[in-house]
Amino acid sequence: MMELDEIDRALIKALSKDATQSAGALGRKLDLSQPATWRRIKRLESEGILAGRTLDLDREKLGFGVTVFLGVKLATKGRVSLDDFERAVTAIPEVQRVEHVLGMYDYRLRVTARDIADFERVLRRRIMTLPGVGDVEANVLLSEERRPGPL
Amino acid sequence: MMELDEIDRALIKALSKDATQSAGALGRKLDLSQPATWRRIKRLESEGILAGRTLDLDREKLGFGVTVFLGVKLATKGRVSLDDFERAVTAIPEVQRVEHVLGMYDYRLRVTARDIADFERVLRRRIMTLPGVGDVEANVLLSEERRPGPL
DNA sequence: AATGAAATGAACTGTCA
DNA sequence: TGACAGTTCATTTCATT
Repeated sequence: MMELDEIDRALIKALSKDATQSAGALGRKLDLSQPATWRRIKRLESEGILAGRTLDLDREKLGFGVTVFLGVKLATKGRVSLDDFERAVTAIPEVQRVEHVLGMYDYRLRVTARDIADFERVLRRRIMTLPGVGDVEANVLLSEERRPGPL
Repeated sequence: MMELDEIDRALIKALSKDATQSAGALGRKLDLSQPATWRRIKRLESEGILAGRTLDLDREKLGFGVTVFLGVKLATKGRVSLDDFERAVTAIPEVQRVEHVLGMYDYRLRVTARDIADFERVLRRRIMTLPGVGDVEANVLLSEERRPGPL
């Protein structure tokens, strides 16, 4: 029901490089007709393997030049505490990503701000006032690279 | 030269929710003709604000159910050490993201593996043998949520 | 300078064999 | 799966504001 053949894998690999390619262009690379390629894409989407396409924004050009990763330790960790924290943190617009993790921290947040002064405002007024927050650790992003990942 | 008006912002916001929408569909939401919408998208792309579209893969359905974040401290931090480390780490297929950061760690890596046993193999054979690696700290991903971010 | 209308070509999407 | 056909979309041209 969810077995992938060689062609599916090549399709995903090609789409990972450029998600805007048409079914026809992909088909030419894979020696497949356009409808056949299109049907494979639709099948992978309906199976949930292809979960969609995300817009890549250059946040620096939009005036958000500072990205900071925050490791957050909660002071209290009951179920209610986790729910409360998650509900409050997802309401902060500057929080781009909320990762619930196991290890030295309970949550890892990706926060974007216009500059360091703006980040300090977010940290003091928004993050440190979240319910149940204990220790917070920060890492400022210098540069990042995305890789296609295994397959 | 790179000023955005209300319509541009609404366009980016709408595309952030679903990056697969056509220019016609977007135009109907924004009360704009299809060519006008299309031209705005192209302009935002040529200015680099819209940097592309990334495929969202359900890695769990692809058999990669384990995601771990690694904080890496380098033992030596000269320019050559950073270059060597980055070159070696980007060659590991299981490494999905390499973030160069300032703070408690020098690098943060997002690593994906089939299971915990597979992750241990990657950690021992690939990560711990990277040039210049000092301390390594791990956080296992339980769940994550992406947010559109400010604008 | 940016828009909308119209026109063209390419891509998508369903049907049939 | 491929071939076909109808529909929608992307892209250019042009006249208008």
